[in-house]
Amino acid sequence: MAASTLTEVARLAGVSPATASRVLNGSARTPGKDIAERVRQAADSLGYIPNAQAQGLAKSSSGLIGLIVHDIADPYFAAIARGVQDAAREQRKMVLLATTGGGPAEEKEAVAAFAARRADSIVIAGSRSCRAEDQEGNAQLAAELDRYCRNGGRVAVVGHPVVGATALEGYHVVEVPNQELAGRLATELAAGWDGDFVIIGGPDGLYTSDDRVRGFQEGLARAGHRPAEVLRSAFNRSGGYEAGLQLAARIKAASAGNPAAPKLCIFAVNDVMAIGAAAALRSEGLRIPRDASIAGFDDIETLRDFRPALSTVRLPLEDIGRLATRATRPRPAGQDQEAASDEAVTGEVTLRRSTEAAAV
Amino acid sequence: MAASTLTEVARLAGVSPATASRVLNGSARTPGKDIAERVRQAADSLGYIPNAQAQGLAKSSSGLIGLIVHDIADPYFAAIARGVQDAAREQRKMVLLATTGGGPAEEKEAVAAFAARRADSIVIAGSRSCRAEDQEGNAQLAAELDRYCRNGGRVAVVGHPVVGATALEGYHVVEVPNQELAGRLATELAAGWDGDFVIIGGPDGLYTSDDRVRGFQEGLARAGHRPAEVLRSAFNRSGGYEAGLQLAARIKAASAGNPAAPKLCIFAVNDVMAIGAAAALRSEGLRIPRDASIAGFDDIETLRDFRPALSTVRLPLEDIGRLATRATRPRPAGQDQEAASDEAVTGEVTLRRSTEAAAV
DNA sequence: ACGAATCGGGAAAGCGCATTCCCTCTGTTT
DNA sequence: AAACAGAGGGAATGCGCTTTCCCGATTCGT
Repeated sequence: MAASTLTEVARLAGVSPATASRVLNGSARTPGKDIAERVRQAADSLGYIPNAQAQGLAKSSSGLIGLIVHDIADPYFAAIARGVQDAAREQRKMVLLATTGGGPAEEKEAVAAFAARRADSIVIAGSRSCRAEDQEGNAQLAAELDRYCRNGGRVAVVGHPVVGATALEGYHVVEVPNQELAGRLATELAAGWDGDFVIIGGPDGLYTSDDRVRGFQEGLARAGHRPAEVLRSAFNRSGGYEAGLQLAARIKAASAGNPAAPKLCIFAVNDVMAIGAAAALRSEGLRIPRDASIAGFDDIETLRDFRPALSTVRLPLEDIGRLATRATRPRPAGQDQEAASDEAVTGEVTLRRSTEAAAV
Repeated sequence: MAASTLTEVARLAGVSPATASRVLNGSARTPGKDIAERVRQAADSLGYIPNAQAQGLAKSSSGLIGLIVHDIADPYFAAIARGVQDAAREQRKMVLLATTGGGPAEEKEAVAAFAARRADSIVIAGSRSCRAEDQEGNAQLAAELDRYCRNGGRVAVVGHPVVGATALEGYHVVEVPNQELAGRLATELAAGWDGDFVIIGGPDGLYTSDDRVRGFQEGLARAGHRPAEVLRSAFNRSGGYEAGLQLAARIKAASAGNPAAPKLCIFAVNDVMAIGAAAALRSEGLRIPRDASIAGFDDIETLRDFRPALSTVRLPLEDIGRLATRATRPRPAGQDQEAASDEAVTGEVTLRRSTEAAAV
């Protein structure tokens, strides 16, 4: 990658590199009209493009925002990514993408890579875990983030704080009220439901999943309902599918013994899992909501045309990405550090046909 | 973003920066064991992270791959992005993301930004257009790409070449056989179908859409079928929805006049549009495939659980992203330039329930 | 055993740009 | 009219790293 340099432009325009630099990037000092014009023309005719690496080196700031997701093809992350991208454009920055598959070790790698590139800020969208096997990885990730922040980097994490990260200057968390919303969902569902609830959760220790499970149970309790059984599975479509197969067998067994057996209401901790579970039930000849109700979480856009329409909790994913990105932007001096960073994320319980009790 | 520098590491280890550089990055010259160890320890204790910007400046190569998409939240692009990301990891590079909304002007901006960052290569996933209004933008984009390539950059574009781009060193196109596959789809659909076909296409001038429309018509012709009417609409879900509303009205009118009117088979040029159209039909009380057949294109993963299962053409999107990214990798010397770059992309017609003629 | 080839290390010159400092030239003040 | 600010331009330095180039110390060949 060679290209024409500022020096060449300056030479062509017959001025010093310093002057050329001043006219081509809004410096505090503004050269004279005629000279500016000459430089601009020279730059144009040479097709000059400033070398951002060199600029970054000189100014020690890269104009880069690092985004860490599990999997960019997952619509949940894709939606957040869109928000991040959008906010990045506002800040006239570019986004560097890292997909990690979910392990804290890879996330640590990604943070290090971003730090190496001197990214101005980092947004971590992947959900945190506190499984024993991730403990060491989490510690390393926390250490890496610590270092990054100490060096002036800013980071925002979506959902839960990174385990073990000490509250640092420049470390923000965009809280997502998973627990509360799951509780509300449970309450609303329990209102018109007598049968049992079953929760299809992600692996134990995944905060996002655990919060939603806990919240849902609390909601049930508030509604005077007995707690739901919890099935653990992978946090993706096939996890939902497998759990769905189990439940299908159970449902069929129950209705075989007693045709009037009370229906089951399934809560999958995210939409993608819910869809997987629904597919499993269907493949076993069961119908929703006739034979079982099902609800998800996230309200993934691509899934809204799914039938029966999925009851879920709408999360403003794009906004979440935007918020996280904005939180990393250095506050205008007078502003309180905390003030703007806590624009709360709110969700909305959205009941649709997949849990219509009327179909009982 | 300050951090410890190579010089500091060198000083701590009591060696010259040159030596430190040599041990910390695999150089051709390998310093002695003991010294290497000392340097490594020093680096470790200082938490040294090399400054990629400076490295890039010195080596004039950034380890960056630029990816241009219309919208990262669109599952089509998200799938390609996953492939790109994957291939980038293979090459130990990071991906810079730019979303443009589809206009060539913004794409040009993105290319310039990537060039400024000295990205080693650029993958353009957005589909090309030859609408009159885009003409100037296309020319500018082509010029920008030209310049980028002349400066040693490598670019791969998915689908169609950029209009007006002269075949340059380092310019690759990953051909997607849209036309042929659409033709095959048409042929297979026409085999069991007597009624009319209608195509829901994207805006006129969008190559991806036009190719699929043209191919489909050719396929119909080959099957001895009369050509399909073409409805133009936006290249997204709501475009499909709107066209779907029109068609719903038409279908209802036809069956009102003649209850035994032959069914319509709708081909939407991509899955997302097809889903939109299906939603529109459903909202008008029509059922698929009872009242109309519908087929899409792409076989978006997230949409596979949609019911009725959508007939479509499976495209290996992730592979396409991977292929495009690999195509930009400089060939090992002995290799023919063309040899590997033409690993053909193939798709597969996938008939599912949404076009089941048996339901007639 | 002596010059030649090599090995391991350091000094220094950039890579392309921003920026500080200095200088000259103008326009202004008393 | 002398002194002085200030504007506009250039020389030079440094950002952090890679990479020649150079040099003393080994090892090798015959």
